[in-house]
Amino acid sequence: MKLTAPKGTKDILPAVSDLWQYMEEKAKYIFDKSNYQEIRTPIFEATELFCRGVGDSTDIVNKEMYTFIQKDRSLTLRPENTAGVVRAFIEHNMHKLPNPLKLWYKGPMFRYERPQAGRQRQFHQVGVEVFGVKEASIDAEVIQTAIWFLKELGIGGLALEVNNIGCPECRMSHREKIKSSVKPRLEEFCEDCHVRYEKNPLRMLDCKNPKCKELLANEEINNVINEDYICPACSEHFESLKVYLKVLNIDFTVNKRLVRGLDYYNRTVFEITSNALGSQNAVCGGGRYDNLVEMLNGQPTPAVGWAMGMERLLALMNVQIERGLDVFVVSSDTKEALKTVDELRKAGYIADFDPAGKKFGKQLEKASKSNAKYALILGEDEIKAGTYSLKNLQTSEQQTFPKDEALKIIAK
RNA sequence: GCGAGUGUCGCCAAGUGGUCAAGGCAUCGGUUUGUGGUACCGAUAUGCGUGGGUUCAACUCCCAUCACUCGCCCCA
Repeated sequence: MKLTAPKGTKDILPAVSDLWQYMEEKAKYIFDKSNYQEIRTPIFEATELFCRGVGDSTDIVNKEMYTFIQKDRSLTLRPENTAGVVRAFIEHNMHKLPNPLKLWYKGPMFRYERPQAGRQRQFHQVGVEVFGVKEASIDAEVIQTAIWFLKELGIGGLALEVNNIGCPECRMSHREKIKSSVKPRLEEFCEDCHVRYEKNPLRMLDCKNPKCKELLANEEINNVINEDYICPACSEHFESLKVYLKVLNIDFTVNKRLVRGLDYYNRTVFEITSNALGSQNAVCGGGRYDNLVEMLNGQPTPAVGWAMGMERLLALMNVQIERGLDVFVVSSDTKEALKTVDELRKAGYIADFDPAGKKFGKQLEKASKSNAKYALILGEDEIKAGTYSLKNLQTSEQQTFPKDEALKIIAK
């Protein structure tokens, strides 16, 4: 039987690993400059964390988790990382650390779904979580960090949508209003919407079913949706976010139907989409989750964050990475070659040689194909004289130098 | 969970019932045993995802199965 990687997983092969590293280096650069610290949490957690953290009514918890029982404990491969970071925040009393606490992470996530373009069962996310600030200025900063990162990767054609879904209190009354406005024609909505009606009526607003869309376009229902239902405090928060975004010159549109599929969000939610991705067009999603820490039995702490799908970022990046050696050692004497390569590497050069000890011509061919700047020729003559001959593989010029002088030339 | 499409060498592929399964890239060897990248010559699929069936004959037709891809739902 042929062994293959499980459905929805992918090997990251050498052909793309340079790109991954490039992306990760950019992320680290930006997070360092923005005073974020990295956190690494386990790849699996107690199942209960996700049920309580992500939410019982979400698709993620209901049908997408990789859950297994080990010695009577139910464990789950993390489908997202906010719940895990919050768990660590609480467990390690991080509310006592200097405020605000700005964290970033990257790593694999797991969701049991049918794979398609821009969606895998094991995929990677990079994200941030900021704890301890309730002001909208941090929402804006967090969004700005996301946009900076995307720009730094050379990704264009993106659109930012923001919304404020209110706090638990004002959302409750909005829920009821939506339910009552939808109720007369509830029978006509799709099956999923019937479930949403009971569990999370806000989710009905972004149903993709054409019939449901049509029903929602109904004037009366539409009025309820567009009505400014959020309370004065939430409204003020939203207004100041908009001001901060304008100060930062960030373009955005307000989308009142943006609700997002994770239960923990409140107030600010946002999404960055690309028109170049196919149907899974979200590159970045995030928002505020002021109640999650408390819900998981921590000290009440406001928080905001986002996550990006790294595979999707990679699909949008248009970066060529040149890889080449500084020097390739060509020698008829494998012992000398081995020793010389070791010295060159420790002196800071990217160096290699032909371990198979092929014929001179073949070694030079290897040097050329390895995209090396120089071939360092170390034949009998050079060994005797204690010199290196350097051949510039672009210009074909070749000259013999004392060893230390040769090193200086390579460095140029 | 539902719907559609595709599976021929490491990669890209032609062949669509009848000699040896084109070609290109890559790889390896040689021309050239101390001078490469170009050029030329040569090598590389007892097999066309897998298992059945139809036929004198199957990569080509039929059935099943598996894998992958795309879409729905949902998300990053």
